[in-house]
Amino acid sequence: MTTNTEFQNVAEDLEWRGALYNATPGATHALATEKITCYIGFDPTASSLHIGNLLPIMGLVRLQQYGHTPIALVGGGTGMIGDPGGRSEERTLMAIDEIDANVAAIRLQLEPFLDFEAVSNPARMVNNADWLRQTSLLPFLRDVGKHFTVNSMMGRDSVKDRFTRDNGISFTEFSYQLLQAYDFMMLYEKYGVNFQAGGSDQWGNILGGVDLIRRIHRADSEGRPRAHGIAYPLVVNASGEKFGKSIGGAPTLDPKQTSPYKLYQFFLNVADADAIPYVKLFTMLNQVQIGGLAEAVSEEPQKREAQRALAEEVVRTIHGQGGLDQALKVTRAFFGGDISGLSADEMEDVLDDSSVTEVNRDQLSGEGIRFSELAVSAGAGKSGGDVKRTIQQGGMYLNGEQIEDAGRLVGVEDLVEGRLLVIRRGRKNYSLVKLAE
RNA sequence: GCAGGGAUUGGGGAGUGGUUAAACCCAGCAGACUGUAAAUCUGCCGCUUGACGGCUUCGCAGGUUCGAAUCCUGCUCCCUGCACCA
Repeated sequence: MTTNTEFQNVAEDLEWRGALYNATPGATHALATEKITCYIGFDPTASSLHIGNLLPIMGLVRLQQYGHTPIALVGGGTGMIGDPGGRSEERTLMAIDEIDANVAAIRLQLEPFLDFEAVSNPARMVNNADWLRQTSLLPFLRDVGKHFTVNSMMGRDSVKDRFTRDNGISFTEFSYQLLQAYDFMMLYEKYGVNFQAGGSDQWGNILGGVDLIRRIHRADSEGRPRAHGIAYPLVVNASGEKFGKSIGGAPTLDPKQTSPYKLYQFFLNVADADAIPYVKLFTMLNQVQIGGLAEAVSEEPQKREAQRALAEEVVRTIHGQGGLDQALKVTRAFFGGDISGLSADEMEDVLDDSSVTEVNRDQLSGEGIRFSELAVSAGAGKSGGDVKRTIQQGGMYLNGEQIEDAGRLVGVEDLVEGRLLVIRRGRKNYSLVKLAE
């Protein structure tokens, strides 16, 4: 991690990186002149964070880097309701067990980013289930609900288009904005949290909290607001698509779901036009280093130095040096054209669970199994026909060798080190078949 | 509740009795070209077959017909008016 000494304060830094989309009046001044405590919420809607969460996470990291105190809030309480933002349909409620499991998984993923031992500004992790699950309805309506008009709540972009839809929006989801505002106030009261950050889609919710704190706690003695909010931009690529869009959903931070290798590849394949903006947003590299990369991109784009730096930094941050080494090793093997450089163990380690399947020994013994059948069960194709077509087009490989006949029989003698089969579809899609023990 | 409109292959959207596994666009997949890029080009894109072909599809269930995504009946869901309720 590079120490950044180029900026006077985090606001300037964020601004330079294009990471500041919106801020309440006085927010940047406060960031520059005070030590603040800022929180960001993470929804436990899935068992892993994904790269769409990277920008908010890096936001906390940068705040801490400049001496502010970061708080990561996991939404064990709000997750029981669900944020209606950006959805066209009512959510299905999640089981509490599932929410709690997700909360636990997400906490673990957040930990490596933040310093919980810092002397003056240690990070902290909180779960809004701690207060929301024991909040009583009547006091909540009297104390919190009274400060919101339905009129303004209905004006929120996050719910507006739901009014015109048939399925409408339930009262439950509609109340979400109150809960998030209440969270901010609770954090303000319990931990002195006076900042909330979030994606631009959270801006309305952030302002809701700022307003609630102002209504209940008034301005400070000098007439300045007690609470502020800042928003990060929605990250889109040069083609205007939302960042992270890829087949099978956004890459996750969980190595079981998205191997370090896949994550590395995702960032390595970023378009030239996106590389520098992403480096600014997602890495701790400083102005000078990024300037150098920008130059490299314009002069020798084919070297993809910026993409390389981006992929390396991100993978190292998320999966550590070990994860990065592994990703690099596999990348060299797979794209160096020779997978024989990898041991069976390494191949197994490197691919995420979704691309590993098992076969029984008796399926391979005797005549063996038809390649097309094997490929389908390994997830390398949708159907036998799909596999055959791909073979006709020259896009299927077994252990690095191009397959020409869908009916080619695969037997025990094809196993690498007696226990693995490597199927490749196209240039970069690998599936692994293990022999079940 | 009444009247009108609609439900087609991942999405959009043609198709109103046979030549339709179903135009076209997008997405997706493979190949060529490249920088593991973009753009472009080629092929594919229901299941199956080496191929001819076979099979299953057009909200659901029946029916008419030699033959239906296309016609009829019932059902389900959605949209739009009106009414009812306020």
